[in-house]
Amino acid sequence: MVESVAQPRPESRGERKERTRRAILDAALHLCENSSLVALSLRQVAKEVGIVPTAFYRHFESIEALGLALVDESFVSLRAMLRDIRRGDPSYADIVDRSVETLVEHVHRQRSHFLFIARERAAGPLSVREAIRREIELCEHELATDLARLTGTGSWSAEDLRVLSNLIVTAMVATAEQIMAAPDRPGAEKQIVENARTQLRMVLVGALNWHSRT
Amino acid sequence: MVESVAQPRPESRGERKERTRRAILDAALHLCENSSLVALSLRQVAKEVGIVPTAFYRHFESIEALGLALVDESFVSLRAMLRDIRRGDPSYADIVDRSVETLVEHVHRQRSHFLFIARERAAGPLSVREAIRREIELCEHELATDLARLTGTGSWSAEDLRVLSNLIVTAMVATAEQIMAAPDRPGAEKQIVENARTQLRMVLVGALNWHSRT
DNA sequence: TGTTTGAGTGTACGGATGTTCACCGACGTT
DNA sequence: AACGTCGGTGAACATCCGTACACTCAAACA
Repeated sequence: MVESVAQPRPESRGERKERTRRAILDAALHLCENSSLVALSLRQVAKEVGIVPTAFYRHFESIEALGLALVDESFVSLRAMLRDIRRGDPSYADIVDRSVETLVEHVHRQRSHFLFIARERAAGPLSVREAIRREIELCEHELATDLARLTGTGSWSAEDLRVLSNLIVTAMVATAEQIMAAPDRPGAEKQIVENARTQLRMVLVGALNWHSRT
Repeated sequence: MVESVAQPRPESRGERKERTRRAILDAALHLCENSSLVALSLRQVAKEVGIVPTAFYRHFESIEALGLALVDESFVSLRAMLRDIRRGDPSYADIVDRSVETLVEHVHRQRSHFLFIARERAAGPLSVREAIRREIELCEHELATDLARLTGTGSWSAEDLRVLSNLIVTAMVATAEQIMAAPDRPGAEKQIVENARTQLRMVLVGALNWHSRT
């Protein structure tokens, strides 16, 4: 009967290491929520994880390197969101509603990641800020490509598409920030979401009546 | 002949205190530029100013209180900018160009203040973040009032005016952030400014073709 | 005139921080 | 069975941190 109990299969060396690494990432994400990477100490992270401070170096050479790893990880979440938004018929008129809805859902599901990006984008170490900016620019570029497909090869210059993408991404980032900062009062978020929809529609109305200067 | 030399009029007690206070604010602003309030120590500030750490308490009860003072001060700069933008005939067609131009000028002239707001807006202590958000909302409200005057009592609901203001302010904040993060390569800023103009025009085209749902 | 006030000083403390070093001991390999 | 690898340990360090306390001494005031 003894062998019928759940056998926790002894972890391999690599598995153990990966588990600790994850714990460090999670701890950092959690400890950052009310401050910033630049105010996060190696010892706090170690204590939260339950390891001795020096063990931290077995996984990252500095807090800044940890930050870069968190950027990579966070943008995996963000790209998953973009894939979700892109999925489905992109030419439908309810594209605005669906996009905003998807944004809200992902912000809630990956709150820590979005919080991290929103904070460190402005306040992180230089290398982290640069990494985030680069990733966001990538998102804008992808959005521009999508928009090009949507509008066909109409009266839009590539340049204007990029500018429009930048505007939309900026507005969506701001919406995400508002949602995360919103008090728990249920009405507040409803309002933010409704505003985001209206803004996207306004921008779309502008886009439809826009003519790029040739 | 002695009395002909510049007589530095012995500072009064209050003047001396104010001078030290200013020095503290400036030092904090300067030390924050590459990190954040939450990573700023009382001792760093004191050392930079040239006073002993405990003397700090004669002026502020904590770094957080210092931060709130900096928010007030920074928004004096920002409101000065808004006044500049509003000045002059508001109905002219070059309102976009003039607004962006004024923004750029003020961002350069009060770089530290704008940097401070952009950073602490996302990463500062809770009370600082709240103070900044409140001030920005005030700006949005003022803009909405201006827009109402511009459009007359046309097809715009008060609600939509607020949403439009929010979008415009968000885009301008993002532009300010881009300018401050821009490399010194001269072309980069030109590009950002041009993009900002285009975005404002796009939004305006959207606004002109917008009809609020009654 | 003498007295009070208050910005700035100097010392001292308990605790947190990053980093070093030598060490352990279980896993994986030979 | 013997050995090397490597994630984690524990003590030690120099330095920074916020804050308490007793102090000076010139301006402000009576």
